[in-house]
This record gives sequence, C-alpha cells and structure tokens, in this order.
Amino acid sequence: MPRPGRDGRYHHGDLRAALIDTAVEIIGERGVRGFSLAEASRRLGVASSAPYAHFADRDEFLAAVAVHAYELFNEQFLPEIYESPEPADQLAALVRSYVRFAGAHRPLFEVIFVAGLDKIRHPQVKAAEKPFEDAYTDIVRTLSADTTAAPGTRTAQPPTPVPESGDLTGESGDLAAAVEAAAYGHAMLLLEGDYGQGGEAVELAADRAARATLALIESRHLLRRHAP
Amino acid sequence: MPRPGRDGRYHHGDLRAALIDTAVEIIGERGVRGFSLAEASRRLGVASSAPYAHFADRDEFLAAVAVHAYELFNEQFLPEIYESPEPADQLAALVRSYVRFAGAHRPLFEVIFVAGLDKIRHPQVKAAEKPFEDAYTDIVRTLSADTTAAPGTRTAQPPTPVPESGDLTGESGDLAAAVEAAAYGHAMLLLEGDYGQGGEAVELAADRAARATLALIESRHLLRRHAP
DNA sequence: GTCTATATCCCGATAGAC
DNA sequence: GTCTATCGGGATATAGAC
Repeated sequence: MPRPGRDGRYHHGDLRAALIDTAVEIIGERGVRGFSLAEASRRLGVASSAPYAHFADRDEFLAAVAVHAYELFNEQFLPEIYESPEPADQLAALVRSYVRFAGAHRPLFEVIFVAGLDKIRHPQVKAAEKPFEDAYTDIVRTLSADTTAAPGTRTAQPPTPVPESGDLTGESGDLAAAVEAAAYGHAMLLLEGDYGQGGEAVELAADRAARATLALIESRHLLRRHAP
Repeated sequence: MPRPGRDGRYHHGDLRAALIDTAVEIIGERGVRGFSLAEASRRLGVASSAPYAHFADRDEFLAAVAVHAYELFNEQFLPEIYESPEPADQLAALVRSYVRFAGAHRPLFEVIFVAGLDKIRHPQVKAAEKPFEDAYTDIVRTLSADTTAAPGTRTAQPPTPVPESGDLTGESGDLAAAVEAAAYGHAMLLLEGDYGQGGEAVELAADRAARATLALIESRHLLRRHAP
C-alpha cells in the first residue's frame, strides 16, 4: 500500500491508514480527549493540513477510527463465541470477548465509548457495529426462546414468533440490558484500573464479567419489570 | 456569603462556589473535556486569571468539583438506602441511588468518572468518597456474613471474623465487583442515551440496575472463582 | 495528495498593580 | 481577591502552489 511517489515529490503512500495507527498510539498515551490531528501529523512528518485531504474534520476522522475498531472486534473476537453450542455459554463468551477487547485494544474501545460520548453518530459507525449487535440479539433471543416455557410445555406451543430483527422486548430485553450493563461496567472498571494493570487484570475482569452473565441468566426471572 | 466589597473595588463575593456552579453548567452543555476555566470566568464576568487565586490549576479545580459531587451524593442519596433492614434490599437501594444520581447530576457524575479517567487522584477526592465506599463495603459484608453459612449451621460457628476495614475478599469481593460493575454499567448506558432521555429513562435504568443487583445476589454462588 | 503559509481562535498560566 | 496585560502554546481549518 505505501506507494512512494514515482515522481520526485514526496508522498506518504497511505496516509489515511497511517493516521489511524498513529491515533491509536496517541490515544493510548493521552486518551481520546488528548488526541489532536495536529500531533498525529507531526509524528508522521506531514503537514498539519494533510489529514484534511482524507477526512472532513476531526470528528469524521474519529468515526473512521471507530469503524476500524468494530471491524477488528468483529474479525478477531466475535468468532470464538460459537465454540460452545449452549446459548448461555455463548452469551458469557461474548461478554468475555467484549471485556478482553477493551483490555487488548484500550484506545479503540475508548474511541467507541468515550470519544464523543454520543456525538459521533455517523451511519458508517452504526453499520460497522451491526455484526456485533446481531450476534448479541440472536443469542439472547435464542436463550429466551429456549427457556421461556417450562420444560414439557415447549412442544405444546409453536415457537413464539419473534420479530426477525430489531430491538428485543419483554424478558429478552430485560436480560439483554442487564448483560450489556455488566459487560460495559466490567470493561470500564478494567480501564479505570480497578483490576490492576496488565494481562492478569484483563483476564480477571473478563472472567468476572462472564460469571456475572451466567448469574444474571440463572436469575433472570428477577429482572422482569412488573408494571411498565 | 456574597460580600460585595465595602470599598469601591469590585469583588465577586464567593467566586470559588460560583465557579463550581458554572462548571456544572458548562459540563452539562459540553462535557468535561469541553470545559475550560477561561469560559467559566467569562460567564461570571471575571478575569480569566481570577480562578487562580482559588485553585492552583485546572486539575485541582476539577478535583474540587469532584469533592462537591461526592458531598452531594453522600447527603442526598446515601441516607435513603437504610429504609429497609434487609441487606439485599439495602444493596439494591444503593445501586438505585447511584444510577439516579448519575441521571440527576450528570455533569457531576461525569467529573468523577470521565474527567481524568484516573489522573485526578487527589487525596481530597479520596476522602470525600469514603462515606460511600464504607456504606457499600459494610452492606456487602453484612450480606455475606448473613448467608455464607447454610441455615441451621449459623449458630454452630462464631460469626466469621471479618476484617474491620479495607477491601473485601473472597465471596464478598466477587459479589461486590459484580454489583459495582452493574451499577456503573447501567449509569453509563443511561448517560449514553441507551435508555432514552428524561426522567423515565432514569427510573428505568435505576430500576433495572436494582433488579440486576438482586439477581446477582441470588446467584452469587456462580460468581466465585475456583482457582485464582 | 501533499506542501507551505497563514488566519483565527482559545486556553492555561504568570506578573504586577490596586 | 480581583484586575489588566501578556506570553507561549496548540488546535482547527482554509488557500493556493506543485
């Protein structure tokens, strides 16, 4: 991809990708709020105006970083959740992956959740996170369908017709919300240093998050809201 | 407290407190990272150098805001958790209060958790959060002591001698971590808008957090790590 | 696609007068 | 305790050359 100009003039080659890599570096050192396009340009030895040939402004650049983050997660962390056939274990594995990702790619996790804190709502980001969300809702829905009815009554009724896509409702929604909060909470506490530093901290947090998920599944009848 | 100078010269009266109030305003509009002492001074009609008579620098000012946040929480949200005598209900109530506080005083919550993301570790802040932490560990410890032993064997053993202060360990620690993550996770998702906007969103998030807490308590045997 | 140069703005912080 | 004045620095973004 680097394509040093065949004329005499200097070209970076793949400034777009290089900027994203450098952003990850800087965010790792200073946090998202400490990141500036100017510094990234400086580190790459290009003019501070160069990024604007690739990105309209700072926010759109961060959106591109967020897309990169989701793609990485979807490729490297999502597949392993289907190692077990049990939906409960799958959900726990998904949560474990989520926390591990936060620990292994802290700057990217930060971009997604701490950067705009909701300002960045570019459609590209929305699209990039879809595989993750789909996997999540599918597992939760399967889990609820599996165990909503008491054993023995399962075949008496046709499988509850569930909406084919979109948000979860009812019991599924309650469980999904609790699990999401657990995953997110463990990830954030990990990043804040509550579990210490280093790889053991990541595994401890991921393990606790996975266990909490299983606990929530087991007691999910308590999650139900009676009078909404 | 306002004490307009009795000589001809202008004095704000209570600039220190006014700065904190204004900071809450600004952070509510722009987030912590969008806050600057300069703008706060501008809004108050004082010179941009005026704050430096009260605070050494920006970080120390934000630390003061954080202290204010904890004091408010301890005064207005902590007392209500003792309405029930049951430790499980108390813990759920504490989590509910926590999420409600995040919703009602979003800027303050943001200062505590999003501001430095760990840079502000001033001892004053540490001290201000102590009442909250003490209440939390006490309840968790009581809860574990209550139910660690199976019914019937309770009186056979003297109450497990628990450390009088400091971090929780073993089962208590596992439960405490899970509950903390649940509370934090629900609060953050609320602030990100996952539950919508407005008062109903706050109550929904708080309710779900409280229920998740009860579910975690009920299934806390699943939280235990076997081989640490 | 990248450069140089520049415009504009804002911020944190200090010095010294009153 | 607050003011005026100021320094030094950094960020975003645009214009125009190559």
